[in-house]
Parts: sequence; structure tokens; C-alpha cells
Amino acid sequence: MNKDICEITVVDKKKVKQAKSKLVDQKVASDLAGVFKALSDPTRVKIFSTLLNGELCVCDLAEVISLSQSATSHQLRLLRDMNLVKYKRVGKTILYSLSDQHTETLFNVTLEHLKHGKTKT
Amino acid sequence: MNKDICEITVVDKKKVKQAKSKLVDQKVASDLAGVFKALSDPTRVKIFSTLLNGELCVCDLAEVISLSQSATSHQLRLLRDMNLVKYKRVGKTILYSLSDQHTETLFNVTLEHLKHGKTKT
DNA sequence: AATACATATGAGCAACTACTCATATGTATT
DNA sequence: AATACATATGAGTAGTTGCTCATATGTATT
Repeated sequence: MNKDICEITVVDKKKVKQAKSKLVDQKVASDLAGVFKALSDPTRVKIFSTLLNGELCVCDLAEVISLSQSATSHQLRLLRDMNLVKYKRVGKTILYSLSDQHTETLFNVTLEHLKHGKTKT
Repeated sequence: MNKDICEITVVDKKKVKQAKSKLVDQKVASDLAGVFKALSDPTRVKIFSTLLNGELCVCDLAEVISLSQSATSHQLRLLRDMNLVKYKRVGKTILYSLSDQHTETLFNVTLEHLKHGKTKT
């Protein structure tokens, strides 16, 4: 619909055409963004990194990261919806743990990057 | 300040204490979140993945991802601020390219994850 | 130097996020 | 079954995000 966005002033038509053919499709872009979005918030990073060291119930988790029970629960719901954490009931409490081995790797790789000084060229 | 958040109902004090001692500090959590945030939006994913295949000027980039020049420029500014892209002037145009080898790896690792079916346990 | 072109930027706005507060749900204990 | 405890959830809200529109800036061409 918006074919005239910038077409008039395209600089290198060949490059553009080629790049367009390689462009990730919308779904892939959204899925990728979704994975990154899951860890795009400091609170969720804290939750995630805490769970790296083992399962915890909501209340203990809240205490560890100094967040209210409600806020913690809300964030856990998000992480659950994103399939990053799983949970099981044990007596009165519910224990949360990481569900996604992939994301663990991702997280650790990124952490390593930060440690070694990021944004070098 | 908020010591009473959940302390009354802590389930496993030992676990909590240990987890607290291991908790990433605020700065690290924020930095990590920042890296992920950079790629937490489909538009930026598209820009990033397009630049993986080589540098492009703003206008061509806009055309490739079907976004307005202005919006593209705004997002590039964000990516610049996050040190994910760099740019150089060539005549009238400004060529953008990826600046961060780390993030490239991160991106590709995540893409691989998606391809192989994510969220397996 | 005047014009055209490529990019950047500020204001404004609708949609979304991450929290709080109040309350619902669901399990264990008595 | 009644109460207490652990967690979940809905509504409300301040802050953020990603776009558009208008315009500024800065380089090349004439």
C-alpha cells in the first residue's frame, strides 16, 4: 500500500532488491523479538538469573529480588506465557524453575559478552 | 526500605539468603536487559537482520523493511545509542552497518533456536 | 549561492508496560 | 468446615515506546 515510501529515492536498486529477498518474514521477526523481549526488563533478568541457581517459590523469589508478591507473580505469568519458566505445586507453595535450556544459553552468552566489555568493534 | 515485602512468609530462609547473595546487581541486570531490549522489537530485528547482509543507506534500508524514512531513522538512532550499529557518510548518503560482533552471534544463536523449535525441555 | 537530496530530530499521540492495590482462588491445617 | 497461608488476577495508573507529521541540518550539484 505504501509503495512510495522511499522508492523515489532508492539509491541502489539492486542492493535493495536483494536485501528484500533476504528479509526475514514478519513472523520470524516477531518471534525473534519475542524471545529478546522476554529478557528485556531488569526485573525479569533478575528473576531469570535467580532461577538459574535453582527453583524457588514465588514468595521467596519476591523476597530475593525485593519485589512485591503481586508484581513478582505478574512477571512470572509473563515468563510463563513466553515459556521461559515452568512451575509445580508443592504443598502450599508453587515452585518456579527455568523451562528453556536455549534461553539459559542465550542468557549466559550475553552475560559473558557484558563481562568482556561490550560493544567493541 | 521495603524489608517487609514478603519476609514474614519466607518459606526457606537459607535458600533466600543464598539466592540473595548470588543476585546480579542492578547495573548488570539493567545492562543485560538493555542488550535484549535492543532486539525486542520486530522492526529493529528486521533492520538488524538486513544489516547482517551488508551495509545500507537509510533510504534503502527503509525501502527494504517497508518503513518510513523517519521511523527508520528513529530506530537507527536507538540502535546507535545502544552501540549495535555504526555509520559512515558516503557522499549524500549515510551507510549503516553492524558494529557489534557479539550481538551478531547472539542474534544468530537465537535464530537457530527458533528454527529448531523453541521451548523444548 | 541556490537548489535538491539524504538524513536527523522534535512534538504529539495511541498503544503498551510494569507496577500497586484490592480481592479472588486454591491448598493445608486445625 | 473454618481459618490461614500462598499465589493469581483484574482494575487503575504513570511511564515508556514506536509511529507520523512537520521541519531542521548538512552535503552535493548546478
